Amino acid sequence: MKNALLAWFQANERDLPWRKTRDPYAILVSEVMLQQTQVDRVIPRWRAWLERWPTVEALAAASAADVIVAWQGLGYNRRAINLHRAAQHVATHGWPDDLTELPGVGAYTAAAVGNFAFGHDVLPVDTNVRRVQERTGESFDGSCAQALFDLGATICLARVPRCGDCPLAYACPSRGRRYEPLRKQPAFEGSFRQRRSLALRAVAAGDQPADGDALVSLARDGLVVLHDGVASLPA
DNA sequence: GTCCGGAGTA
DNA sequence: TACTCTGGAC
Repeated sequence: MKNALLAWFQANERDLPWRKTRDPYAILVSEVMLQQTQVDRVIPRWRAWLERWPTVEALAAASAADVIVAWQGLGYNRRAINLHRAAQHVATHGWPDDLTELPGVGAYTAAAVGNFAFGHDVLPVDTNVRRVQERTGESFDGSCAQALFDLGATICLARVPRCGDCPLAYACPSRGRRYEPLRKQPAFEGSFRQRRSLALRAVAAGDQPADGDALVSLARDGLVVLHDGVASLPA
């Protein structure tokens, strides 16, 4: 199966700019951005981010406020803070052997940076890779990572896989199956998440939001600081 | 297990 | 309008 996968990948690889670098910082930024957002939206944001902060030292020297503002619209604002803190850790101590020591870096992201930047033969298992492995019953090694990403993103889709176009269908026991959605999420409209988002945007714009609960929650995550009830972005 | 954003899509 | 989509922290 591995050979069929890699042959397909050679002919169908997506053109993603972070695949052209081995800089662990640039790759980490791409992985953190991609943890929540579609590839097409991330590409311009990733380019702009690296233009503004080309190195891990540059990001470490930025203010948290600038990082939060630059992250606007990418979602999950805690990740921006974690990325900033991770950069400060690396700028001070260098890259740790165990990348999960960095805030916001778990098993998946550590494996991705370890493989793509440091050349370790580890397979970063994200939801796409897990799905392909479960459906095919095959265990792939680290050299298949990018191929599995692309297969999972374009062919082996979560609910209605395109088995007719799949290079692994000939040997796949799940060929032709369809699946129920795995998670359900409450509506964003009217949610506390939305209130947090609105409050943070207001603070970033220099306003004082009236939503105290949202501000307290943001302060717990280090996204705002409260002094005598006055909210501002962290320095 | 729950929480976390918000744009794209049907 | 309602629903889809992530990995990590807790």
